[in-house]
Amino acid sequence: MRRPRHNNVEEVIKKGPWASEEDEVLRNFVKKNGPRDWSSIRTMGLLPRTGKSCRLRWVNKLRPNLKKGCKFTAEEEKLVLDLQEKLGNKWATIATYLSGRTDNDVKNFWSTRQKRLARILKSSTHAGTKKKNNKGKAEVDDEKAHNLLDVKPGNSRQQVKEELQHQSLPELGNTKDVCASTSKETILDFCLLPEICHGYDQLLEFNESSFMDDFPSQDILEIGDLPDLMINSDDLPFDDLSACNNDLMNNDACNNDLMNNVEGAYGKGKLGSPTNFFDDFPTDMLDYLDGTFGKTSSK
DNA sequence: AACAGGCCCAACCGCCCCGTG
DNA sequence: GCACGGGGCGGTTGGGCCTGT
Repeated sequence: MRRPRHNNVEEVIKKGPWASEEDEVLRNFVKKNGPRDWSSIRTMGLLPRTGKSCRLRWVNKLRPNLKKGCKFTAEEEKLVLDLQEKLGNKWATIATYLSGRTDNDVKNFWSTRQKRLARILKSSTHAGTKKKNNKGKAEVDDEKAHNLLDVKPGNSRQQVKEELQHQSLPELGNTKDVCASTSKETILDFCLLPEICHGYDQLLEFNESSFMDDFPSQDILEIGDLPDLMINSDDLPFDDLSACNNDLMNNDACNNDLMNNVEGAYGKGKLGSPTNFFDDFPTDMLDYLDGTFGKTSSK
């Protein structure tokens, strides 16, 4: 707080929140001198603030044409994600592409998002375990559905497909909402992979507020989403992700559509990367995931 | 109503670069 | 060439607010 001046007279350097009077002084200084020579604000005795502090205040709060108090739009979010991928954490550079946003804004947006992603991934990892340890009535009632779809990795794809084709999906008790939120064709394709079959079996255990329940409509629940999520979920018993992914890659006869969707959504060769899966998620999608997995996490 | 946890954001810190004497 | 100070930038922190339990 205190720092000796050259003439041995101690000068108090103020820190912390800025008062409106200080803002006014800073505005007047910039009006007169331009946004430069920040340290002279202190040496001239105008404000007991460091040049750095003055500059930061001007750049982040007082500069004209700043967007204040409004969240990032979807377009801005996408731009930040794209630019971050290309440029890395060059927040100042990224901010130049967003009018009215500062590097601090971009940085805060990004770090909040990263924290949120980390929390969602952590929650989703433990969601299944917590559910299992906490079986409620609805889950017990869903026993029939479990039996019907108790497809284990050992089952052949054809067996699975035939089994499912003979089932009336709306009969699946509490899971009918889950099934209704996507098409039967999607589920059939989705179940072509034994690993995913097992994943779906586990997915059904989220029968109250499952991942799938909270998707608002089928058009959001693209076929590519589920396999990718399943394959990448630590919650699921996949011993060998690469084998699983190779399996997906090689099953061209059955999975052309699936692959097209997956690659269309996430790019070729991006399977098996949990971060890739979430990288392009807009905030509203994170809200859905957060609302779903977040519910299962302890608070 | 009280509390806990998360979000948002302003501000500081530390490092680096660059200009200047 | 070197030291020093200012400015720029990314990382981090802390506090207020909001929301869910």
